Amino acid sequence: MDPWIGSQPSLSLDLHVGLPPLSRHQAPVAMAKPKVLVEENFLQPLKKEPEVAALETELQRMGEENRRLAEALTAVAAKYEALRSQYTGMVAAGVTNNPSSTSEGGSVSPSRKRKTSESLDTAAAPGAQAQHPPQHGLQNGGQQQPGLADQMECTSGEPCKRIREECKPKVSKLYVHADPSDLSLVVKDGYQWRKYGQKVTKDNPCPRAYFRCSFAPACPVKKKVQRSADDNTILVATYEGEHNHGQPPPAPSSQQQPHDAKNAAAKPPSPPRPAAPAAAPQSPDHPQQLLHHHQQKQQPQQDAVAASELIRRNLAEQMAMTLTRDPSFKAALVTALSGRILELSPTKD
DNA sequence: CGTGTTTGACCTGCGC
DNA sequence: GCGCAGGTCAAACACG
Ligand SMILES: [Zn+2]
Repeated sequence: MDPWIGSQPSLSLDLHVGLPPLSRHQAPVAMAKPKVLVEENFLQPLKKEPEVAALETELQRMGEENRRLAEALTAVAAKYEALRSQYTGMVAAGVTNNPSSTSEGGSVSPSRKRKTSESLDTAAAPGAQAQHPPQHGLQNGGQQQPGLADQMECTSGEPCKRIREECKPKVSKLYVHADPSDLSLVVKDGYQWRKYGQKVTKDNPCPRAYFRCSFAPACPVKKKVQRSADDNTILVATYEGEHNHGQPPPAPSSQQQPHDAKNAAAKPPSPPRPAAPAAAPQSPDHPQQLLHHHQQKQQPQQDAVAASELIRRNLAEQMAMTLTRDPSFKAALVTALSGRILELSPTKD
């Protein structure tokens, strides 16, 4: 997971400084050049004059300095890694502590629907915290800085009533080709979804269906499905959040939705509500309609890759900054550079 | 009887 | 403050 942690920083260092490396990858390359150069100088000039000796000493010193820096950097990297894993662990622990996220917790007031204050309290606090951390830990790592920061602030002191925006970790869109004849708004993606609402939006005559992942009780993932206003044959599924469980039924046969038969059978023949699309007459185990797959955030894998790249950059920058600030590093750098310059510039006979 | 869908009401954010 | 629009809830209903 964090192999890059060691290589990345050194990489940027190499690029900018031409310093000796600590990482196993770049090390050979970066080190090889200067070293070869130096050694040539040593081997070829047969006469070891005092100047040469001085240079040699200097070089040795530089080497040591470099080594020291390398060790320091390694230490920093290790530290970072430790902290990171620590953070991940904490996050995970927090999740497991209140697995009963969502608004199910507590007394369901018999009085009609939600009472703002109550549901707000119960739902906002545990729900919000339980949702995101896991994702950051597992895939994100730190992609969503703002969310992370806000969370920290919230947990530390702020009431943090509504972290709406921050609460939307991942939003991805899925375009599914569907026959316009079937009015279903069901997108087969391997998960179990429970419909909890439907709404007619303004800019689209077709209603929008709201689904919630029902595979895992605490899964925060929601999905909106709406037929494209432009192309009736296209369903636009918008996913929010990430599943806190694996892909449920990889089983090719009788995929999921044990109750699916009812939908498929009941709707098409004589729908009581011609205007209301509702459930899916689609074949349950044949997502053959899945055609396009545009996503803003992409699938977990690509997502993770993108995230890790981002992290790499950040880390590299941090490392570089840290080193840049270090006076001893600067001194070493100057020494190294001047040494190189001296080495190269002298008129070779 | 348990589970999932339907659907009107309610909540909330946003623009005016 | 008001109205609108999107999002959510939960009672009622349907189905196996
Ligand atoms: Zn899920």
